[in-house]
Amino acid sequence: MGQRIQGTEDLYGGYMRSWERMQDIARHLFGTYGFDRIETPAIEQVDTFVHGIGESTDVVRKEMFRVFSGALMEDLLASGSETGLKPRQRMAMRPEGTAGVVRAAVEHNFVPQGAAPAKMWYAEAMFRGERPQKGRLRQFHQVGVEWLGASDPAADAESIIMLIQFFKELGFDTSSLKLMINSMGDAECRPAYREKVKQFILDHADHMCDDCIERAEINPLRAFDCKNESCQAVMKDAPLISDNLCDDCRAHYEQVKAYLDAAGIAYVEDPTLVRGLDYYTRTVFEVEALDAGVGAIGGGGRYDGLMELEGGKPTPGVGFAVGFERIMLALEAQGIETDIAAPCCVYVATTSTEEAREAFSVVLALRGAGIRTEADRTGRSLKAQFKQADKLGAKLCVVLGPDEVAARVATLRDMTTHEQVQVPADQLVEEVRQRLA
RNA sequence: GUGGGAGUAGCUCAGUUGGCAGAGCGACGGACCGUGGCUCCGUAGGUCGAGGGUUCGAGCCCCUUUUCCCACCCCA
Repeated sequence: MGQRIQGTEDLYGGYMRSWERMQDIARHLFGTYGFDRIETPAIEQVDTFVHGIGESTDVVRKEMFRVFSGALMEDLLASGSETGLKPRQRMAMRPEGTAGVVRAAVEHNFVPQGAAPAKMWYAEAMFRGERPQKGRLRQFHQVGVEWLGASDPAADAESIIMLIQFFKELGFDTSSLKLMINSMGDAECRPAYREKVKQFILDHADHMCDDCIERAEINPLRAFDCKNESCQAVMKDAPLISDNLCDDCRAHYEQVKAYLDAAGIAYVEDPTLVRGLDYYTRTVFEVEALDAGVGAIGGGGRYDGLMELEGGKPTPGVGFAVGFERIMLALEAQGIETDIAAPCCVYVATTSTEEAREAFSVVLALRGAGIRTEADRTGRSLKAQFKQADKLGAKLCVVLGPDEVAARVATLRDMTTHEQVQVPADQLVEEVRQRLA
């Protein structure tokens, strides 16, 4: 028997309906904010991710699934090196959504000079080659938005407000969510700050763990996240980005906060909040579900340099992504049902095979009217059919027996009230429609 | 990639020192033969994750492998 790959999942039943529901909420909510859906390929050139996400990030260095055709793989194994490969032959499964959307925006020139911003959302599977864990899969699902061409701090604020509203509509009590924000600076001020932190770590190297000393070279800001107690103690006194922002970044950040205050959005400023992807500039934010134990359930920020990194014209951008599986875990931790039941249906029951043809056309007529209708196709007794109807959550049950067929009526039973009425056959569909409304 | 725990019926799990494969729930059927949920009774359902080894005999011991869970790393 074939086996599922570790860290992947089959989506079906109530869980699948949850994923569809999340997409429905996204489509409706993001739609009111002017976003349209986009779908980009699951595989892209490695360079698309390397340029955008950053060569030094773990996501690119260790977690990308590389893709090769069978023929190419044979060549690779024979030559033992991929140095001769053309860029188009170096492919990877997308580990996140932003790089691909921005690549598409460059390719199709979504934001021509002077044009209105491009606003897109997506709901797709992402792939990362890491060991599965709670709230962490190798193929997982994200809903995200990308807003390209808007530099105004209002865009940052609107994105955050939309994100919080999204969580509300999914069923979260907002008091159980923690929104953290920070500014990471830009090309103007971040390099100098980064250097400062690096120097700080090296100055205190004797009290820092090996990982952090390595981080100093690759991504010093990550040292703020280290769980080692000694490192945390040292990093408490490290220089903060909030004290090192250039004037423009500071002004931008202040305005974002002012907009959030005006909208009544509660947030916590965390000057050590650093996102793991290199493309972020200025505003970054993250949402955590308290007591869920799954880490961040959503996060994002501004990425004003990304379009250029992907080969486009300088174009500001802001966006976020949320993780479907983690959100489900967080909702469950709050006691919210994520196994969504199938919609109520009408069940058509018959007492004997004599009425089968009559019942068959009734079923088709109900479905023709757009009503979810079920009927027994396994030859069960009437009693068993009712049992089945009950289990399916049917609101109504149509009974067709010899009496009904002879009298050209149908018996209609309301499964909740037990009320039972006879309805003329030609009025059945209309009657059912009204009772379901 | 590193470390720990687990995998037995559809689900949750028992299974003694190595000696006939179990329970609860669920499913299905009946009591009520044209009416569901409650109750009672009954029936079916198993490559014991997979492969190999030790043994007269393995769910149990040994090896390999795979998946899941948890932690590290990192992140949604």
